[in-house]
Amino acid sequence: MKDFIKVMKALSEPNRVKIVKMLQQKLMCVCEMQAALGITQPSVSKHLKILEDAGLVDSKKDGLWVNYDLTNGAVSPYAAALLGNLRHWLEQDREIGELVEELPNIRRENICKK
Amino acid sequence: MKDFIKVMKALSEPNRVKIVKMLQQKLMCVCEMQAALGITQPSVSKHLKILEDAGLVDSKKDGLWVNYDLTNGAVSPYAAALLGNLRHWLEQDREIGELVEELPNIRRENICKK
DNA sequence: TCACTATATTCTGTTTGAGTAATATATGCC
DNA sequence: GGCATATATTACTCAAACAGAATATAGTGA
Repeated sequence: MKDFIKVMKALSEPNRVKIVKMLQQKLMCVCEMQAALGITQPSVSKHLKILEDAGLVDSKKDGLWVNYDLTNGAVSPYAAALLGNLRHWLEQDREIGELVEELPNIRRENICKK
Repeated sequence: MKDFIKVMKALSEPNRVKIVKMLQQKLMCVCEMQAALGITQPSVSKHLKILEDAGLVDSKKDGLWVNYDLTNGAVSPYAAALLGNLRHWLEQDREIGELVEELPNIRRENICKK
């Protein structure tokens, strides 16, 4: 029950859902997400922690960066199922559409390391 | 997006998940759920409203009683999918198991109309 | 119509959650 | 080592969510 609730709660927040939808397109670091979502860096980090804790997202350090990706769902069957559904869900959503369209223009080289 | 969030939020609360799992067993009125969950009647009513608003639950008046049931999922594809998953999810959950076991003993004739 | 009962709604206090700013941690480079 | 940068954590504020008590509504039966 607790694990189930964790996954549901994690996906009950628009910015977190957007993160999942973005990660379907490509690996991303925190600052890229921050730029895409237009919220502060600590806020992104907290959302990512919640998603990671629910078994929806994985992180791997790459030097100074931390790359986030969707999990394969091995940890939580609930996460696995929802990630599967979210592959096609919200594809028609206007807000998500605009976000994904902008993704190719958001590259860490242009954002960080100023 | 909004509809999706509504379904996720609705299923992010343990008592509401329990309501769904109970309704998989049988139609129930508010006072039966109140007895099963051990919370106040207004609380049950509010949870039911949230579930109904998300397209997870239907209600039909029967005189003084209001019978609640799971929807067929026609309203929301998200609700439909989650209700489908919840048919088998949490079947092994201890808390849910105990709740469901007690269901046959909870009949409105024994609870209401004192 | 009047009492009675099941459910819904309102009100209030408390908790949880999201946001930002400030600070801490960790990695890479000189 | 010392500095710069990407990310994490903490502290705090504000809004949303949940619980229960009290009240309102609607249906039933005398």
